[in-house]
Amino acid sequence: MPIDPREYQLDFFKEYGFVRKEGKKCKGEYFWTLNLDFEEPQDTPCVDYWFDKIPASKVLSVSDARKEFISFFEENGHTPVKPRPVVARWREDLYLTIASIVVFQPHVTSGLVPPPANPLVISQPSIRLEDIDNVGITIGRHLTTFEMAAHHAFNYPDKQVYWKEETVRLAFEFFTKRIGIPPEQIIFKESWWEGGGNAGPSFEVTVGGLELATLVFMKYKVVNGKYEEIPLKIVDTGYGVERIAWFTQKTPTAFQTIYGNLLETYRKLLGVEEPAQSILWAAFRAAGNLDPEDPVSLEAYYKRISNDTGLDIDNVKSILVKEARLYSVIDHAKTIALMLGDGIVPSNTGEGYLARLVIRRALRQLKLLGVDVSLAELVDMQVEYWGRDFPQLIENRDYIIDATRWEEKRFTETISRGEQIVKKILKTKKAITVDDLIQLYDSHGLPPEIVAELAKKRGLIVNIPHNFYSLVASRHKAPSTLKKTSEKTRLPEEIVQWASRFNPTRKVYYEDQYKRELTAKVLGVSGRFVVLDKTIFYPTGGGQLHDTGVILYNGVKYEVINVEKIGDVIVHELKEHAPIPVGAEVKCLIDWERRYRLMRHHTSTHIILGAARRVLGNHVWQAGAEKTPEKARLDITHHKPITKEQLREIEKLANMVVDSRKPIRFMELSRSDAEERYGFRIYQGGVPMTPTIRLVEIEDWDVEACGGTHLKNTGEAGAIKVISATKIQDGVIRLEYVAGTRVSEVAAELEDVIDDVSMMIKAKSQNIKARIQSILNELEKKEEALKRYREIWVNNLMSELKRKKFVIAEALDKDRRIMQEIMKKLTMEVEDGIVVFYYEVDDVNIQVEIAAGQQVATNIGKLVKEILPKYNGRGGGSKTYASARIPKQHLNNFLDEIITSTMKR
RNA sequence: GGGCCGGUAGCUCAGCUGGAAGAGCGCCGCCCUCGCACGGCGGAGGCCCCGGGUUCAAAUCCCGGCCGGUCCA
Repeated sequence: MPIDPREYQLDFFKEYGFVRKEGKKCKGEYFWTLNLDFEEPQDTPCVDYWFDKIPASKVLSVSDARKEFISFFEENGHTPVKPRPVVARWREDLYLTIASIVVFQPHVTSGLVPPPANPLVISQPSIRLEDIDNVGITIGRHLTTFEMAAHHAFNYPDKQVYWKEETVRLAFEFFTKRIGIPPEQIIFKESWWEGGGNAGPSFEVTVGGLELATLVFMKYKVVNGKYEEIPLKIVDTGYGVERIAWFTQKTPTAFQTIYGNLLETYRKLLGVEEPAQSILWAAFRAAGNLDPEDPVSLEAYYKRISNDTGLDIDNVKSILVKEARLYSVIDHAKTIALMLGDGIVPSNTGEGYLARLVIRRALRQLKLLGVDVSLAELVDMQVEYWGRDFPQLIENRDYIIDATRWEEKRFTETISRGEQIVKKILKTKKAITVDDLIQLYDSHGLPPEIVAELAKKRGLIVNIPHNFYSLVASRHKAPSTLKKTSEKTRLPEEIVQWASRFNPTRKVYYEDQYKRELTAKVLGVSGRFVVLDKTIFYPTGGGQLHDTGVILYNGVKYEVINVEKIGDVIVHELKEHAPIPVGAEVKCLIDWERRYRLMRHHTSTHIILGAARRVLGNHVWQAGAEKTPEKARLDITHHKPITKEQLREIEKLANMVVDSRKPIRFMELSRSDAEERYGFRIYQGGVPMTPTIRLVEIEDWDVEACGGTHLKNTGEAGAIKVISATKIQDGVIRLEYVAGTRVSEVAAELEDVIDDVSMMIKAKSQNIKARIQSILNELEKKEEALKRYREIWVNNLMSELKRKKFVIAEALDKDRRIMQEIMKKLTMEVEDGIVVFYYEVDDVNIQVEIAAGQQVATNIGKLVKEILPKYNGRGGGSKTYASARIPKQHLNNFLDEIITSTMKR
């Protein structure tokens, strides 16, 4: 889009005397400044970092910087809003919270839901993993986790809050008055922002080479590459809290600012010696120009530091590589703490995989530093360090440590498995190729640097191509667009079209969840599909199956076999075409037994989830659920296998909740109220895109946004029995359970199995264990006996073989394996003997197995191959062993020929 | 969800261009020793993940499934 320069001309700039300039080196970059001497927009790589020379009025920690920001905007009419988790559970198209605006997408930004306050201020911990490989080497330009502080204003057509003028003024005042940056050092660089389908002009606020904030004015929607103005215009700002702190502290790297003493603790533990300040400052100066993915740029970076410090380049490299490893470990450790603290379970899919990725990168760095330090311990220090800022870390400390330790264990196993494979490769080959490296990483999770280490121990140098990870990527297909599971209707397209024309159906199944009969008016009929003005039939949704029943018209029963929801319209699918006129009154009856079982199973699911969370931890989330009349299942996130004891404990707690007869309440709350009161925990089954949310609360136990039908009281569940727990995927465990009368049925089924077994083994059910043991003992005895008989048979064959040098016998056993073993035994002893076993395979053919001792001169396989055509058979073999299949009538002649031609010698 | 790798003795694995199931560790017995460790000799232990197919013949090749690992989004 050609940007209209007028977008950036503000009264504010005129008022203060800002002038617009174009970069001299950085052509096409326009910026606003009070300083006529500036030739560039004061942004890397247009200029080096030099913000260490620019004063600030105070020295701030990360925590202080956040507080300054929030209090400044609060004083300027903004309402502080609590940050959200770093895992974006309310988004279907994102795993992690990558910016503050993510918090309000898509429900607020689409205009569906009002913001929690307007204008508002927030400091949102965010995680971005795109540049994970650059963390450390750029001394703080790249971080996997950072806090994005922001003030947002949402401008509706009928309610304008503020737009560009006020935004830029607020930013300017914050930086000058609150942080004390001299006004003439502040640059507003013109820019354009696009993301998540939206776009708009923006200003980057840069000072001394450092970008401190971006002020975005979201006013377009991108549709098929075209920009359409949107009615809701949003001020979307982003201030780097860590960068503001870094700016005020003037440390050579951001890591000293962010982590303070913790960095020194890590340094000692990881055995990374502190480099001379001069090296770090030289790096500071050069870092803005560095593109770590470009080997030329990287080389130039080290060269420049080498020139500036007078140290030789190899020395510089080895110091800074170690230093970068230290920084990336400390950065990753914080990210791990935050991810796990917000309940991500490491796994091989989704956000779980991202957590594992960060953990593995950290472990890899530790391994390359050659230190034996527990990552869990390092992560625990982050919990301690950041616990005041992020209380969820303290609250979930046990899980954070345990999950990290578990991943550590798995990585160690992966490495030692990999070690075996490397050994194996080196046994047959003298070198490890790039293909090997890719294979080792892609299939076995073995990072190339670690392979190089292992090879080095065996005196082998392995070259890792600098584009290694893009080579790996090229082995994978283009990424498909991320989409978390969404509910789909299974009705034909024309019915969906038809149904969406009706007014919303009144949902009587919510008004009275126990109502079994209803008289309703027919609004429309299309083939077997019926829409009513109101209904008691629950449509499939929220993991709960639809109701069945009948619709009565004129004394005729029409069976309802399926119920679906199209928007707010409920469609009833009948078994057969029904000649019901529009406007007719019909009577609805639901299959109550089915419905009641579904309700019991649904409520039990909420009870079980609450129990699992109490037994296992807060990281337990619903990863899927299904309720049928027969049973319910709930997939929960958990990092390791559930023990039998834990399972029993979950069941016990669940039944305690049943016995304590807890009331179940329903509430229709606004989204903001619901989130404020109960947190994001309510979104277990997904996030409804509605301004208000229906909550189901089991008193003091569980609250969830849920559209299902539930019991009035947990006591009605009767009893809950967990019937299985299986790992369905890394990090996800499937629990299956039954409630109420189904418990008795399941018990009866188990009883039937036991009864059947008792019958079969002729024992009373209480004796089956002892009886099975005795059967097993008996079987063992029989096997021994059989073995002895077989020995006798073999001995007879042996003496015959010794006498005649050949033996022909019908195989006692059709088990090829056993026959071959016997033949082997015989011919090992009588080395010049021939053994032939045969057995029938069908009405026509006979299978012949022939074994010859070592001393038999004839190549048995060849012989068989040669003479077989004569007998119309097929077969072959090796020098001492052959098999063949021939028609029965030829058996004798065939055997005669074998014996005579081998005995000739 | 997709790609790749794997599943063989109690454990770690070899065998995988189809022709008579192996090694090391562990286990049992014997010898050596006052005893233990070491060493020596002997032995037990296998639904080669499951199901189909091809073949005279499958651990091995083909198809399908289950389980585990791993990378990617």
